[in-house]
Amino acid sequence: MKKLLDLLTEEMGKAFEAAGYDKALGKVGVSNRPDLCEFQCNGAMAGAKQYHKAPMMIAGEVAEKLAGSRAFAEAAAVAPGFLNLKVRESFVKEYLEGMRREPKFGYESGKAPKKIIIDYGGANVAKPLHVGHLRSAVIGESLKRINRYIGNEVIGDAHLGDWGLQMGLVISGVQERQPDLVYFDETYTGEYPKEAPFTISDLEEIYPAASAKQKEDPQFHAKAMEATYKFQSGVRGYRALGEKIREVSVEDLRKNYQSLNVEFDLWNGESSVGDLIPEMVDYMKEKGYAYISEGALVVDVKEDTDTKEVPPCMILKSDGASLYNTTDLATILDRMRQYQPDQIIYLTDKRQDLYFVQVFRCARKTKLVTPETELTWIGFGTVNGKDGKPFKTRSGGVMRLETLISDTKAEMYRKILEGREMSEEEARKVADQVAVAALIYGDLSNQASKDYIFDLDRFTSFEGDTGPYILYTIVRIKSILSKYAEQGGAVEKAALREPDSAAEKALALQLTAFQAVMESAAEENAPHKICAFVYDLANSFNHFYHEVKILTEEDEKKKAGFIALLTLTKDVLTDCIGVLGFEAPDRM
RNA sequence: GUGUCCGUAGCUCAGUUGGAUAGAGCAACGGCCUUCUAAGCCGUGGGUCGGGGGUUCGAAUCCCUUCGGGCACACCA
Repeated sequence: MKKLLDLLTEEMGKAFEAAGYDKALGKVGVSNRPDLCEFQCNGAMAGAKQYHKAPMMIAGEVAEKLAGSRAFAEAAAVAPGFLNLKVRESFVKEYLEGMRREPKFGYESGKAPKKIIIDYGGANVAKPLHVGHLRSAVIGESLKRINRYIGNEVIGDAHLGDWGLQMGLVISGVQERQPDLVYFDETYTGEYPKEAPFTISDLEEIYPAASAKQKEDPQFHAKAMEATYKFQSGVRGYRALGEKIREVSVEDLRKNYQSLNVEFDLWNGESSVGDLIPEMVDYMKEKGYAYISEGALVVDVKEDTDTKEVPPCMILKSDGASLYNTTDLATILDRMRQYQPDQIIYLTDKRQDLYFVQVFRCARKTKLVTPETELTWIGFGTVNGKDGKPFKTRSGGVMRLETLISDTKAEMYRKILEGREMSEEEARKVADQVAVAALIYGDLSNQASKDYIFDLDRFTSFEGDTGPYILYTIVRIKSILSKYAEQGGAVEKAALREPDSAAEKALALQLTAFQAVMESAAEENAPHKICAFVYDLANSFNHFYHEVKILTEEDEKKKAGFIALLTLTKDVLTDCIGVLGFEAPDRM
């Protein structure tokens, strides 16, 4: 189904043509003066120069041609040359009927489906998730869902940090506590035990302790470096222990991500491509891409058009060890071999800008990807506290994601018990659901690339542009629909009608923007556009709700028309919050 | 220093890729519940779009310049 704006633009283009002008001038947009009109076209002003004619004249001539149009009820030429437009109610009704009939409300991409890998975890093994991980998880999950919604094939990869020094640190930490473990006996050739010799809470103690110790104790640091090296180079016991660290961590991470409705298809990590590194390095050397500079193996990635110095991309450190770049490049190689994606999207902190320029250039130069493969990096801003500085706990430590989530749930639970009659059990369940919506919406309603201020009170508020407000609106609609059904009405059979009040038409017109919003959100990787749309739609509905009494309407046909409009509104809202990554309860 | 992103109401943020009188929310103030969830709705006040210059019919948006801030700049990730 075509977008409403495209249909209107077509119609307008014909009018321009009929009046003797270029039809490309007939671009119709949503009005920025809703007090004057619903849509507008500024083509007459753009065409004034081309035709050496006053814009008002052109606009006037075009407006005449629109008399009796199927789409436009009104087309007024207004100084200095605007065309102010109103659409016919019948046209709106017809369009909404199409939306109701078609899957995905008639969304059409018009493009061949792509295969996309989204790399959006970035969690480190043996380290708890912190606030920073909220953004990549939530934005990445939404981009995954948006792309799936519009018909792309998407693979989400957690891409764990499980290859670097932290592995050596944890292994050494474990060895200090339990030196006699079979993993450290390098003469051992048998099977390793199934059970991990530690729990997640052990790991959460071991890592910070080891990390602190290496800073003070050079001997321990050396030991950790050696353990890292042994692990990376494939010493059996170290690898097996590394695998246990990974297993225990993944189980815990999965639980945490799940509480935010985030699900990965792949739990690969840096270590997944560890064995690919030697092959890739040899290839880069053989082909002459990589050379030794200051002891390290690097690939030049400078380009003539650079406005600044772009340092070479480092493949191996001067001690021969691999680093972040190495595993990322090997991961690209691995992904191309296994999945042949059309696009790989990375979500990281925006500080990694330059780094990804280097890696992408290196991947292209060394032909790890085909020239057509899109490599997209999305850098997101920091989560700050009310003071504008990176969000910390009260004592100044790193805020754990788990804490953040449970605090939000607790706050929501308190508010629900305060405002509603509800059993404790139901309140708990609803609170969890609303809290997650509050967090996700609070994050996604900001542009991804900007920093934002985390304000628990604001996010969990039921007023204003918040997740809870959106859910409340959906719950309201659900409640009316179920009452209608209780009264014997057939929600499914209700037929749409031509809107006959301002509030009803405004709601209907708001709904017609769905396709365009979904498309631009997908093209620009911008979930915040969906948030803005959902908020506008919720506002339009709430306004309508107060203007029009729905269930007490005596004209059954009219009532059914309201019900049909409400159903469509609810369905569109539900799909929208679905791609944002949360759901609405039935009651709250 | 070089590069890069940002600067919009007291606060938090939008601004449809150059359009009309720059919009929301919060906070403040004032109204609206015997009827569908008032966790809602309606209204009032609040702005040199950091400053200056330019491009043109028209600029928060594009260009130059300046001030202020964040961030990055090869052996961390």
